[in-house]
Amino acid sequence: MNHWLFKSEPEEFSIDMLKQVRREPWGGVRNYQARNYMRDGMQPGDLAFFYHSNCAEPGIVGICSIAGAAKADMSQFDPASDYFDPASKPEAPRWLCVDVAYKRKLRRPITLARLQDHAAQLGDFALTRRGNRLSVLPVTQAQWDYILALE
DNA sequence: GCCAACGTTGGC
DNA sequence: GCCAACGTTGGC
Repeated sequence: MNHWLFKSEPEEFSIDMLKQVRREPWGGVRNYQARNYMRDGMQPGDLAFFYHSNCAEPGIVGICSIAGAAKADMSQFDPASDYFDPASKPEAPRWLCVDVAYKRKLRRPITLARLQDHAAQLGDFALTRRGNRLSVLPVTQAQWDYILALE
């Protein structure tokens, strides 16, 4: 089983919204590396941190699971969507997404500042790499265990 | 294939 | 709002 981290701006889609709908296709990813993690790396049952970005206190706020194999992200075919991609054809979708399912909220968020305080113990962590902008990224088993122990 | 220009991300 | 860092685009 692999571990992941999904970033989301809470004003767009928060952990509370996922809690309400229980399950949601993780659409709108328009970065090839992030897409490849979803397409090639994820398996149903994998666990992922839910991270709030671009907000007053960025950090990990909950846990979700991968609920299905990657499939076409339908927003790429919708001209009215912000994520519309006119170059992508239904017979060869360029963008994929997995379904994520709500597991739980953390008792309290693990802030980015706190994660940075533990940079030495976390080692090479995709989230805190300089200049990182990936919205879907891998977490090692060791990082996962260490971070959860910070809760 | 190079690389400048541009748009986006996301912390601060 | 600022701006560093990055990915993508497109001219050449």
